[in-house]
Amino acid sequence: MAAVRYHRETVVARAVEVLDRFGLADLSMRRLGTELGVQPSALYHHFPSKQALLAAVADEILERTLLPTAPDAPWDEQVAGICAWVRDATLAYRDGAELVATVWSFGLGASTPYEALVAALRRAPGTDTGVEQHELPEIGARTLLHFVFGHATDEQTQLQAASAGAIEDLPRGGADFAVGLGIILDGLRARVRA
Amino acid sequence: MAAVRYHRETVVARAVEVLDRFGLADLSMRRLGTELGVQPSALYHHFPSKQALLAAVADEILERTLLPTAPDAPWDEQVAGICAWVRDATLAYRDGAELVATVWSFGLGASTPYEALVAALRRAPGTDTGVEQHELPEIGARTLLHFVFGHATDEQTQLQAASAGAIEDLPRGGADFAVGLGIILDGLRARVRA
DNA sequence: ACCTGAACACCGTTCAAGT
DNA sequence: ACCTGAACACCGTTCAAGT
Repeated sequence: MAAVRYHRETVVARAVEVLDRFGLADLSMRRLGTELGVQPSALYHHFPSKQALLAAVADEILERTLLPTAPDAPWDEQVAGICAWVRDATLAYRDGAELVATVWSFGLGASTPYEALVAALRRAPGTDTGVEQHELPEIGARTLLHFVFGHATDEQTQLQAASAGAIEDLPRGGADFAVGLGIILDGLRARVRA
Repeated sequence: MAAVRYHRETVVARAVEVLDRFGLADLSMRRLGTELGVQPSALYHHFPSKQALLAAVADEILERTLLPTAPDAPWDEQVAGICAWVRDATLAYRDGAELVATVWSFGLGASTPYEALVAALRRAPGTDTGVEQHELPEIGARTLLHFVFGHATDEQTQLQAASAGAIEDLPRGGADFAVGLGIILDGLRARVRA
């Protein structure tokens, strides 16, 4: 057989395609190998494990949607902007939210959202002084990400159930998202004021 | 071979044992069958699918920890109590948080936490009147559950990494949990007052 | 550097047949 | 009602060997 040679970037791009067309459950090493016309074992030349491959796919998905920077905006607007970016980026690909959340939870890659949120929250008044508030940026960032990933995953699940014809009413996810995010932002503002 | 006969309850109880001792990844139909001295196909007499089995296990885990009832307490204390209950119940078994969160996300079983939170939030002033606040109990309940499940899953992951010797410092999860929950509760109180 | 081929140790699920 | 036995169509990963 003619040996087809790829490099890492090409494999990741193809994995994103497989994910978007067939979903996370079908993104297996064997399936991706078949899609590339290559033995599954060949993928282990590019990635040490499936987890590492998934981490690269998650990072690629996040990089493909630009994080709008607003360096002079108030901290809470920055936080809202980052959360909207994470939502948009993960909703742009099938099972994107679940994938990025999973990768973040096992601690490889997908750390840009967390770091961006911590940086924005550090700009809130009072978070650098005082003992009680000392870890507020980190705890706040995790609380926000749990919400964003959870909400986006739910939304994507419902969207797919709807497109499979199982459910009639389509989710109006944007409004829900704004309300939930607003609740957490109100709580953060109250903590910062204190 | 002598045919060993079980009924549903026994199978679920054994599944909880396997989960707690070997983790969610090792809770397979084949493994559970072996543990019961039975062919994997025998389990399909009791459950239509693995998802259904997992749903039963999730419900069992929630039932084994009692939800403390406080009918006369203020709504926000009730909410905090329910969240603490979900955290305690899911942390009591290995990978409990991830399992219950997963079952909840695919819409079978594990709905008691959601319903209890919605009921408590409906008791907050102003949530039954007005158009804007109309869905606040539902959105609030989902926001809280995304946080509780996300936080508990993280905590359980870190606990296992620590016990596997990978990480030195142990998480002081309780304090983090209280802060994150406090942020969301502050936000909910602010929305209710408005 | 990149890939093959074969193997190892697994999965969930179905279904005819047994008691 | 509960279970066996066999099969189907899959998994992730390793490793010697090829070019």
